[in-house]
Amino acid sequence: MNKKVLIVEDDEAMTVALRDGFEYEGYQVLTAGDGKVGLNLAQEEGPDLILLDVMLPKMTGLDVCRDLRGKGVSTPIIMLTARGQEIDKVLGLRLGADDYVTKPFSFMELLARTEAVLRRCSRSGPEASLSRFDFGDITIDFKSHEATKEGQPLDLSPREFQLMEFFLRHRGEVVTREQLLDSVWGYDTIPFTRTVDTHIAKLRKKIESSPSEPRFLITVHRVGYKFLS
Amino acid sequence: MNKKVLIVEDDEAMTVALRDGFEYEGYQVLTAGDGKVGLNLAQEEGPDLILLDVMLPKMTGLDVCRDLRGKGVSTPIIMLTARGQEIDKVLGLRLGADDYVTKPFSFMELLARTEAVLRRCSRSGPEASLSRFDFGDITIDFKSHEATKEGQPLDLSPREFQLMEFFLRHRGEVVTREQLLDSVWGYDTIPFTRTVDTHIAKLRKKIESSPSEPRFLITVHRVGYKFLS
DNA sequence: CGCTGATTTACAGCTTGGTTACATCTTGCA
DNA sequence: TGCAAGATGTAACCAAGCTGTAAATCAGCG
Repeated sequence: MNKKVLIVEDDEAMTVALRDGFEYEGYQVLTAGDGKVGLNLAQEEGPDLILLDVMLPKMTGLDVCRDLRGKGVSTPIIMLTARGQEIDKVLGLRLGADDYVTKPFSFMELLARTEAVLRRCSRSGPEASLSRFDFGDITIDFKSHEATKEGQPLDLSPREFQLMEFFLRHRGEVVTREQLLDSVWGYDTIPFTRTVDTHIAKLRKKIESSPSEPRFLITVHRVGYKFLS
Repeated sequence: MNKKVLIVEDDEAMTVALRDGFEYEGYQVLTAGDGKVGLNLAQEEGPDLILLDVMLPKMTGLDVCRDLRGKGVSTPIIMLTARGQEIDKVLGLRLGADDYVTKPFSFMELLARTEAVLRRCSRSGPEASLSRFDFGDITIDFKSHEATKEGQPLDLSPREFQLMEFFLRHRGEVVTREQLLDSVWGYDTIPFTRTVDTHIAKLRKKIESSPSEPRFLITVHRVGYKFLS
């Protein structure tokens, strides 16, 4: 499977050059033109690597970086800084970047660093990417977006896949509705919504043998839900 | 001030290599050759980071890890596992490790992870979250909101978890009802309420073997309560 | 339009935890 | 030592607020 790279950069020419280069090297490329889009893509697409320009519209690369790390996203990040930009290397690295490259740079240099970073991070860490997961008589494949129960196809909607993925990443621990709205839905703050509960109910109907006495998706009253496998 | 690293590893050659590497990087290094010594050093020396081999004489790394977390020690831990060792990543992480590295690894990789973990943990501040705590025959896991007494499930309500967390953070010291109302309940000022007392009574019924002669949740007449472990 | 999936609404339980009420215990003092 | 006042222990009650869920509404898409 090809590695997925997310490029967050507002300079069109640079973006095109990077995209061409990485695609030529066999990477799958995603791009974002500003910090906010970048932040969302980084969370939704789960790239293997993020190239992050420091100066960006809407939200600087440093902010994006800090935000991602704050949300527990540990995707490796390489920062792109313009020469002379008064960015303290240490600051960037302290915010959670894995490496940085100063413009102008040769593509080969960037590629070398990319591969070094990927190699360094490749031994699956705590947030290893989830491609498939089995529990009970259920199998969920996140790459092909297919699921089965007792060998029979199980129809899960996109949102249900996202929910399951989040729960599986945090299996065993309680997650609040807020966390879910934030991470799965991307809502910053929503005062009151029953959306989460409704989806939990639907998921239970699909994955639990006895939805009213769930074995996997457990309610923790006044706190949230947890997934037990 | 230099960061202090505790290396718990029984392979001499590995220990020496790691010590040299970390000292070269400016860390202060402590070493232990078996699990028991490691456990003691971890508590007495208060290192900033612990590198813990999984296979150790006397006590496995997993046990050391669980023990430390159970005692409320939240020092970041990186586990070192041999390739092919049938250690469930999830198990290790659930026991409280922050990351793990599979042998053989390059020193640069370990260093990168070390710094990543230190970075991640330094953010969470001095009031690092308490994820699990053991006392007597009770285990309380705040992440999963689960508790056991003598291995049997113990049903604690959300408020009871909050109370326990506060007491555990302040174990050994007397806390007043006001402090509790303020911190746990969020009430600014409430003139007179028996709420705290009621909850203490309920907690005692659940965690004390003899609720009328409490061993953990002690009344300090006219002052408040204290938790002893 | 009609379809599918997502979200909101509405309402029927259910759980929790603050209050009350009364029993006990502590403490300070005569 | 005995007593009174105040502090604490504890059981029971029930309102407030959560949660489960079906049904209605909404949004996107070909």
